[in-house]
Formats: sequence, structure tokens, C-alpha cells
Amino acid sequence: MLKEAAQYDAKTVEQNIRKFWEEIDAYSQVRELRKNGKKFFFVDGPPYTTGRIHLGTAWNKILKDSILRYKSMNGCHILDRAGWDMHGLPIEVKVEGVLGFKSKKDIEKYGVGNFVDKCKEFALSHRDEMTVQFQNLGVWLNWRDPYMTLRDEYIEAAWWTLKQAHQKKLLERGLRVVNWCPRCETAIADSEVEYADVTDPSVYIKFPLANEENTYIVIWTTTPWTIPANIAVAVHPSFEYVKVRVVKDGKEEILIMASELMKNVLKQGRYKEHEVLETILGEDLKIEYKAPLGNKVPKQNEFPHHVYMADFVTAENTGCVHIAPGHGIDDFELGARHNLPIFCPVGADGKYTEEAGDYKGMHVREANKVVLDDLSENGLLLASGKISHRYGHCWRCKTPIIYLATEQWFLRVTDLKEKMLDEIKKVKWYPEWAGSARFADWVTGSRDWCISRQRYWGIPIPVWVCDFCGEVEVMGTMDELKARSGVKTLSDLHRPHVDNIHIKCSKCDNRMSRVPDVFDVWFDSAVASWATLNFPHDQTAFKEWWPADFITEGHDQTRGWFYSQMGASMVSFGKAPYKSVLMHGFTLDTEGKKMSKSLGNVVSPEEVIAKYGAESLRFYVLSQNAPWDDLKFSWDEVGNMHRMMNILWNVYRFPLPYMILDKFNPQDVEDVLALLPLRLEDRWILSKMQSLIKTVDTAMAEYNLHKATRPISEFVLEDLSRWYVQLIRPRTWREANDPDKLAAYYTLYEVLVTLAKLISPFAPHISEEMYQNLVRNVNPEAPASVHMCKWVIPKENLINTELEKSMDIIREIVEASSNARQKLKRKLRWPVKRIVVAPKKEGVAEAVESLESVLKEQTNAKEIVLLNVGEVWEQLGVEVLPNHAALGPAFKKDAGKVIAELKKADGREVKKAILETGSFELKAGTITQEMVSFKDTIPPAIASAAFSAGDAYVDTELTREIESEGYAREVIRRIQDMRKELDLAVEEEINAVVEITDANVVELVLELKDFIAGEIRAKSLDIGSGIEVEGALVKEWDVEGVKMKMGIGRQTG
RNA sequence: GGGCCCGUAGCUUAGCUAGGUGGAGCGCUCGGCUGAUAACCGAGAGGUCUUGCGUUCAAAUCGCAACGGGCCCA
Repeated sequence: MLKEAAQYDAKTVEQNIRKFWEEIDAYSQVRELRKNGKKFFFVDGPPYTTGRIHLGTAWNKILKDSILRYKSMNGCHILDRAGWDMHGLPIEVKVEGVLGFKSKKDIEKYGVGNFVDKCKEFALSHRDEMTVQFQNLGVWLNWRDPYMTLRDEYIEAAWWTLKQAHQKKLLERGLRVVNWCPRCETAIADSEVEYADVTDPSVYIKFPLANEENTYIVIWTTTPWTIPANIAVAVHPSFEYVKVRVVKDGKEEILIMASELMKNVLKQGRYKEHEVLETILGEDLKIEYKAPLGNKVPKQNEFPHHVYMADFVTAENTGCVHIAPGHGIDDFELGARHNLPIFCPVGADGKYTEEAGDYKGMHVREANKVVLDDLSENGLLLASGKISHRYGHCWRCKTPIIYLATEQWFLRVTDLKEKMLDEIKKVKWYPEWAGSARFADWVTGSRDWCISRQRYWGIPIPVWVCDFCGEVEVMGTMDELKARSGVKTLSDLHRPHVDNIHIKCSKCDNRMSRVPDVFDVWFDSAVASWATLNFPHDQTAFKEWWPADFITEGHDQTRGWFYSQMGASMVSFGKAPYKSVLMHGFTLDTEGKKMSKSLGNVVSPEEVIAKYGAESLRFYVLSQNAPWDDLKFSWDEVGNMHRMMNILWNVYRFPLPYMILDKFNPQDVEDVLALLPLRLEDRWILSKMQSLIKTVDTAMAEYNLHKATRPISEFVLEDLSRWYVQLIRPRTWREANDPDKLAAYYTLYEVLVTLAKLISPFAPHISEEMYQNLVRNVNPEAPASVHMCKWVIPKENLINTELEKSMDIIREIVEASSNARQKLKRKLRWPVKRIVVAPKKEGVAEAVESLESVLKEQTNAKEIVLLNVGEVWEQLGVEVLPNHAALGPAFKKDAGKVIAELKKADGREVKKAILETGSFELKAGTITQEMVSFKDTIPPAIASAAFSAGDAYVDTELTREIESEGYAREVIRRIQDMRKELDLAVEEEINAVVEITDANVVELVLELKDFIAGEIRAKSLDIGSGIEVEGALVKEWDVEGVKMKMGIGRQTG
């Protein structure tokens, strides 16, 4: 049997539903149910286990959940292990913080094993916390068996992948300039560099030419600390350069720089006079110069220093670029092209090495000032200032990065770039530009992938190198390592367990040792699509499922997970690891600014849930934006969604007491609906319902979640609550069990059940609650959960677009008439004599004729008058406006008489005559068309309002009948109000007394005494003038200026 | 400096692909309803469609530029 429902309390509903899901293990039942369906392989982008989820992660998981629920109801067999990204520097940094560590030395002292254990503990406990937070959003993923990057089998997937790379000669060890964090003492990937504004030195330095006295080439830099490593200068081959003689403080010297930048440089150096000696094209600059700090860095004097051509030189500052191949990416590449020495006198800790001569032991961050002083002493500092610019930082510890040439391991993904770009085109991107523009752009500009990190908490790089001959071997699995090393038991594949395992070199029989590095954590998640299938151990699952059908992540993952997965997959399998990608946006605050702790504008999902519940948050993030646009969070809008949910709930709740009272037991709804005498409004809402399903399906086909959810809100608010429910109210109150009422019950029931299924992917809790009551309480044989139901299919036979259009017109007329009523301040409670509809277009007549009863009821009109298209209502008067400019010359001195006569004439007749014959005869003369114009006039009791297809007139002329009914309703409404105040039950009977001073009104009200008594459930009702008023509650009222005193009391006995 | 996305009423937004009087919701003002009721409904006011230039008979919509925001990169 159906049960009544309490007022909407999102939190209670959601908690109960989640408990219910747990009890019946709904998630597993659903997946089990669909196991023979079409396979749909979803890979969860693994959130990093640092702590609490934020609004962006919530949105991310809500999108995933809604899409997967939709797919599942459509019959898909879904594979959806939740993922967790658990390795890497972020956790190391947090653990270091907890332990109070400052550098790697502290970790070594503490013991790598102990440190790694702490990291593991941290990751696992945070995973548990975050799981609960996701579940509180109603997100269904496989939480019980998630994939975790710290598991041995996951690590093996990464190892296997690296072995593929090695076999395909895509793994390379080499000296490269990498982004280096001097605090973490490790290389970091391009994707781990975060850019922020900083103030740095902005200095102009003169490099003295080797063979020309007192002549200098001028360079500009923001990193003076790299000057000790300077090897060359780059100029643009097609720029024009000048040799210019300058004078400052009486001293003369010759400078070389780009001619278009000369003015700037001379200003910087505060030179008063100058004379251009020569202009030279960049490519003709053949210059050798002396090391500017040769006196401090002896090693520098061993290197030749020349000027080279480079296209990356821009026309900024001096047009001459300082090149230190050990400290810059462009520099390194230029150096490689010209076989320059890769001089890098800086160590892993950011301190200068032995090679830096006098600077040895100094940290580069402190070196800028010293270097500038030394240059100044050498007379080479032309100008020194400050600049604010964007500079890269370690995205975890925020330390400014430096560029260092170091030995690292690389994946040569640049070799695969062309193929990768082809694969991008095969993937279906939502929106299209996410792939064709954004991702393609990133891939085009990408470099080889540095996968090694000099850290502890990560997947150990499974590369063994021969201590003697340098031979390289990669272990693909744990078993392989055991077999090659002879180690019998290996409890864990992390450091330090694998650090001291050695194998024998297959070439020279000497000892091979593992390189100490761990993987870049982006490599971890890169292998997720096959690691989640337990590949390489489980080949069958891989064959059945891979590649992924769908992934969705934020647009920051273009450079991140979209890319890392693509790269790893190209290396392993030569194709894209996913078939379709939905790129979603970021959550920003109301100002459109990024949410960040430092700005203090962070809103957490928990706050939102605490206030409005998960369902409102879900519907909000789904419907507010297109998925790919950034979402500006707004509390008001979440509140709006909550309001919509509340209305949905009330629509669901309101008929329940009546249905229960009538012992309504819906069975074979479809068949019964076909037999019942449905009213047009019933057919209308059923038609609307089917159309809505189509809209949702169309939107979901393109992952346009916003276009799926917005029309649902609209349907609930506009069609169902504001219209259909209002229309059927009187039918539900009827006490007899007549077919007309049943038709309303069945229709509403059918709509509510369909709606519950339709919204279940997006609002899984409230839909489940509705379903459990409406369906399961009536039919225990039905599927145990709404999420086990099949997706709704639009019933074509119920669609009637003509009817939908007609109803739209009727609603417009109702709105227009209520507008017109307002002009005359006539309440809806008072009936109006008639409503006249004057159509301007076809279709209105049909609508009004077929839906007259609806129109009459909703406008509270005694009569509906329908005119023909273009017909003017006869009650409208026509005012004749004389055109003095035309009348004056025509009638001269009689004009006044003509005008007076015109004003007395019947405007309608004048207009008719002019329109038909072009003239109208007055006693004083003949009026022609140009002499007058016309204006419609409306009688005082009538008001008009336009709607899109015509005009509506409301005639509020009072009749005795109308006044009687109006006053009666005023009385009823006030007594109902008093019943409420006394907290009476709906069916409870009362005794009532109404004293009305105005005898005329008493008479009017008495005409409907029985009607009033019935409406207010009065056992006895006294109405009169000057009678005594008593009862449990007595109140005085002012009804439209008429004084009334009413008293009611419980009928006892 | 480059790529991509975004910029419409006080707030959140629809419309932009396929140019032709800019629609909503919230908030505000006024009103209605009172058997969903610590709910619900209607009306009104409120817009140089970020700015400028261009294409066109016609631009929120197409193009260019600037400004502001976001993500990514150098």
C-alpha cells in the first residue's frame, strides 16, 4: 500500500536511501543485473589522496555518476572501479611536514623504509575519508574494490609498461635540462610546474669581446646566478644589430645590441652621448668574447665563448641572449646543436659545486647579489633593476624551480607525436575543441617525458644497470625480478625493498643494480586503463574491455591525465586508451575567481550538503552550466535547486492522502489508462512527459547534462506543479469514486513513476524514495530499486504535439486574463462575467474550443466568448480623433461645428463607413479618411491584455450571482483560515456564526448558505445582521470594506 | 608572449552552430491564493548584450582588435 509522505527533508531522505542501498547492496545488484549487457568500460580519473574533496572533485564524480547511472539503465554492463592516486611528492611533503623534516638528509636519517611506511599510512587513511565524502554525494562507483596505485599489481602494470618502452627503444637515459626543485632535490615534470608572479633582478650585462678592446656585447637576464655557467650568446639571424660608441662619466666604450632596442639599452645605462658606428645583420655577427666571470670561475677560461644564431631570440631587452646550456632548455638545445659544453656547476641541493670556483657551496638563491657585485667590480654591469614576471614553482612545495642539466630517464614520446595526433582525431571529444584545439595544441608542443624522480614514495623504476658495462635491463613483473635475482620472497615492491636486489648482467656477468629513482607520479595514473583490468596478469579482461569507452575530467587534465594516458598507451599499444572524453570545467567562486585557501573563498561540498542536501548540489552542478564551462558557484542557485526539489516532493506528496483514502491501487497502469475517460489535460501532461524523455535522451547522447536537467526542472515547475496539479485538484477532492477522478489518479501516477525513473541518474535519492513508495509499496514484484529499472522509452502513441500547442495558448490566455484582472483589481476569488478572446492567429479557436472547461475554470469566468480572427469585439467603443490640420482647410469657419458633431457621432459607425466607403456624412458636411483617425476604447468594467496570438478581454461587470459567489468565497476562505488556526483536521466538523452588518451583503451570502456550509464542513451555520457571535475562535474581518465578524467552534457530540 | 574557453538585467544564466523586435530564475516592488501551506502563484520595474572597429539592408549572434576572467603553455 502507498504511504503518506512527510515534508521534504533532504538530509533524512538521503540518509535513509543510502542506508537502504547498503542493506540490499543495490550497487552490486544493478551491476549483476546488467552483466550480459553491452560493455561500457569507464576509467575513473584517480583523485589524489591528500585529504578532503572539494567542490570540483564533487562535480567531477557527480558527472561520472549521472552518466554511468544513465548508461546502466540503458542496459550497459559497466566496469567502474574507483581509482586512487596515492604516490608522489605531495604526500612526501605532507609527511615531511608532520615529521618536521627539512631535506632529504632527514629522510635518509629516519630510514627510507620508515618514511615509506608513513606515506602509505597517510595515503590509505585519507582514501577512507574521501570515500565516505564521495558516497555522501550518492556517487556509485566500485568503492569496494578500487584500483590503488600503491598496490603491487598496479606497480607491475607500470613496470610492464616501462619494459614495453625499453623493448621499443623508447626508453632513454640522458643528460637533459629539467625543471628541478632544489628543496625536494628532484626533477619535476613540466606538468608539475606551477607559474606565479615573482620579483626578480632585471640586469643588463656587458660581455667583453676577445679581440676588440673596450667593446662589449650586451645581454639581459633575470637569473644572474646562471652567469657563472655562461657559454655563449645567441642573436637572431635576421635582426639588425648596431655597434655604437657611447660615453658615460667621460669614459668611452663600444656596445653591440639589436638596433631597434638601442634606445632602451642606452637609457638603461644612462649614456648621455652615442654614435652608431656600424650596423650588422645578426647572421653576420662573428664574435668571440671573454668569460665575464673568468676571474671567479677558473673553469670558465677553458671554454671558448662565441655568438650563435637562434630563432628563439626575440626583439626584447637587448636582442642578445645569454646562453647557459646547463641551465636552460633552449640553451641546452642550442648547445647540443653546436656541440657546446653542457656546463652545470650547480648540485642537486641548489648549491654551486667545485666547478663554480669561488662560488662553491653558495646557494643559487643567494648568489644573484654576489654575482652582480662581482660583475660590477669587473666593470661589466650596465644596469640593474627589478622585474615582476611569471616564474615556475614546484607545484607541491612552492619553491622556485631552477633548470639543471642532469641524468634522467626519458620516454621518447616525441617520436610518437605524429601518431598521437592521429589518434586524437579518432577519439570523440566533448566538446569537440577539447581535442582538436586544446589537446592537439598541447601534444604538438610536448617534449620527451622525464619519468624519473630522485625520491622515495613512488613506484620504483624497474631498471637495472650493470655496474661494470652499463648494460640496461627492465623488469616487467615481480616474478621476473624474482627469477632473475634469485630472491624468493618479496613482500612489497616499494623502496627500500627493491633497492638492494641485484641481478647478473646478461652481457658481462657482473652485478647489475637498480637505478635509485622512482617514477614521476603521472606515470602511475598513466597506466590506469590497463592496471584497473589487472593487466598484464589478466589478459582476458584486457581483451574484453580495453580501451576505455569513456573518461571525464577537468580541463587541467589536458596536460595531465589525458596526456599521460595517451603517451603511455602509445608506447604500450600504439593507440589511444580511451574512445571518448568529456572535458569539464573548474569550480570558481561567485566572482569567477579560483577557489583557493589563500583567498578564503573555498566552499566545501559538505557545507552545501549540510544546508541543502546532496540532491540539490547534484542538480545544481549538472544544470547550472554546460559541463565544459567553468562553474561560478552561487549559494542562491543551489537554494533554487532545493526549491525545485521541494516542489517535486510536494507534487509527489500531495495526492498520496487522497489516493490512500480511496484505496487507490494502481495496476496495469497502461491498460487502465487506455480504458479511462482521460481529459484533455491528462492527455496533455502525458504527452509532455514523453516529449521530455526525448529531450533528455537527445541531450545525454552528447553528454549535455545541462540540457538534460534543465528541461526536467522546467517540466516539474511549469507543467506539473504550476499547471497540471492545479487543474486536477478539484477532481482529487471529489468523494465519489468516479472514473474522472481515477483518470487523474492514474495519469498523475504514471507521470510520477516515469519522472522518478527519468530523474534517477541525476537525483538518485529522491527518485528512489518516490519509486519505493509509488511502485514497490504497491507491487513487491517490481525491481528492488529504481536504479534497476529499465530506462524509460517515450510512448509515441501518447504524444500529441497539437494538444501541447493548444495548451500553451490556453496558458497564455489565463495569464493574460489574470493580468487584466489585476488592472481592475478584481481577485481571482470573484468570478467574472465573461472572458472574450480575440485571436490574431489560427489555432487559437481550436485551443479555446477544445479546452474551454480548463480556460473557464482557471480564469474563474462564467462565460468564454470566442471571436473570429481579426474580429473586433462589439463592446469596444471607437473614439473618433479629428485631424484639425485636414478639417480646418476643408471646412474653414464651419470646422468647429463639424468637430462638435463628430464627437457626438457613434464612433463605430463612423469607422465602419470610412472603412467601407471612404467617407461619412454629417449634417455639417462629408468627412473623408484623412480627416480622422480612430482609437479603440474600453468600457470601464473591462480590461484587456495581449497574449502572443491575440487579445483577451475580461468583463468584470458585477451581477447579483457574481456578487453572491464572491462574498460567499470571501467568507469560506476566512473560515478555512480560522480552521487552520484552530488546527482542525480536514474532515472535522464545526459550528459557525457569521455576523455581517451590511444587510444587503447578508442577503447575497445567504443565497449560497448551503454551499458555504459544505465547503467549511459546518454542522450548523448562522448568518445574519446583528446576531451574537461566539465560538472557540472569534475574529473580525474587513472584506472589501464590509465588516464581518465570524466565530467557529468544534462540533462536539 | 602563445593556444583554447568565457564575458548578456543587482546575481546566476538562455539565445550565438544556420544574423531579422533579447527569454528565464533569484533578488526587488506590488498583488493573488489558502484542502502542497514555515508552502504556492501572478504582475511590474530592471538590459549602451564588456568596449571599439569592420562585414551586412540588418549584428548579442559573423570578423578583427582591446579590456576583464579561467585553464594550459613559453
